[in-house]
Amino acid sequence: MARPRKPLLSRDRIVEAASALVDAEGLDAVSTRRLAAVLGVSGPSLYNHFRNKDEILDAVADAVSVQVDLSMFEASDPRDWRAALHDWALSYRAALAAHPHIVPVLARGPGRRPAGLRVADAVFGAMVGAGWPPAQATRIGALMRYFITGSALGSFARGFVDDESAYDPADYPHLGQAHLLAERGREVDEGAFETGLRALLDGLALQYEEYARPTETVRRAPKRP
Amino acid sequence: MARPRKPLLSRDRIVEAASALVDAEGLDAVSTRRLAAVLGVSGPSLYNHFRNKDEILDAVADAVSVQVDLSMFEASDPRDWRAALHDWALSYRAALAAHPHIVPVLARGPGRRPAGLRVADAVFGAMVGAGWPPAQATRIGALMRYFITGSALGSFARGFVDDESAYDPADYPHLGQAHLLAERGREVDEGAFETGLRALLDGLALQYEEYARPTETVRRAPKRP
DNA sequence: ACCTGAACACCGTTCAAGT
DNA sequence: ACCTGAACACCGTTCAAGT
Repeated sequence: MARPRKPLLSRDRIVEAASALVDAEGLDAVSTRRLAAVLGVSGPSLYNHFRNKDEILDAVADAVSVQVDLSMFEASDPRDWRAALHDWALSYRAALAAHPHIVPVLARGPGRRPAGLRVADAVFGAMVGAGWPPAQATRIGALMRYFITGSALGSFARGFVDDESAYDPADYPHLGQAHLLAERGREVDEGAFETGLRALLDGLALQYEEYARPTETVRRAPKRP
Repeated sequence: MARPRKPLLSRDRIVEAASALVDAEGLDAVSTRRLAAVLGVSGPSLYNHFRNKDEILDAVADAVSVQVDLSMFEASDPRDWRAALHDWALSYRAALAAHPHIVPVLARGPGRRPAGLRVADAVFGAMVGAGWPPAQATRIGALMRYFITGSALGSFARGFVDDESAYDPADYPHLGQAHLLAERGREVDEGAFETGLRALLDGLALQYEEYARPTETVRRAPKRP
């Protein structure tokens, strides 16, 4: 065939097909040859549009970051950083849950992925706008990402196996029902995420008061709304 | 050569060599052929000791979990769950930091890895012993792992690139100094981890009080977003 | 039981050749 | 510019054959 008058491929078409393949069969199922076959071309054709396979997977990951809602950070009241962080965390988690197989790529950090950077930028900007010192704002963006991607990657339940024989009670006296965890999978995951997110936000709120009232001698109890 | 009178290989020797290879050159550097070459045997020999490559990497990951200190959970005072959790988190992080390339395997959860399960068991048992309801103890084990492995995997700083051109200020108004982050890598990582760990423990302490005083009149802690 | 070489069905990537 | 087939240097894993 050689060169067609209208390109058969585009970055978008490649990313779309790769995303579908990742979602359907996982990261390992994506080889340049298989991906090319799905697109009706030969393997090397992909290299006209991406430098290598990693760049394709980065683009797939970034397409997920695009789905993360950031509108809460443009809220009128910058004081409401807690609510914004909370809503953003849920949106982030939902985006990852919809494409669990690409999470390992996302969990490594934004790298040069534009949408990933946009997310980091929005969080940092909103926290600074809310009165957090820049150094703390950086940390908050990082630690929230740690928690959210960590939870998406290694959900506690999927981490156990649905097979009682794997857990000899003599070895693990407290894990008697561990094999049941696989069953209660989603339940445990969501519970752990909720509990962790609340703890994180509660804890940050305590720290915020230290920064918001740095001159005060004695720390007051938080005021009740 | 065929079968030697004394085995050339053992699971331990294989794991040791694989660990060294992972540490020195990363996960991708480990192929069955290369690993076998390091050990002075041919590739297929490994299959006499492990069912497949994944099992080898699981064993490498488990060797890291063995390094995690759990002695703090045997402390005399079970009330001191907070201090124990804190010290354990530091020990866990240190173990991961010493072998960063294997973290992606560890972050997926304990699976059937004995040492990984021992860790989960110790945390769960200690939290129940400290008075947490079992359901909450499960969640705490999970969420702590989310945070710790998430932080080890996707350290904020390594996630950025040391190249100013990657961050056009028009696109990311708040990330003007993002390229400096790579430089300040360890600093940011450790700060984010510290801040996050403190927030997590502070937040859990608040929740603990809810459970420790369950008979208190109907007034529950205000549910926040 | 434990190692070997040969073999199978794959990989990611490069490159000259075609239009 | 964009696709092709051929080629290179690899993979993980199976298996019959050797001792």
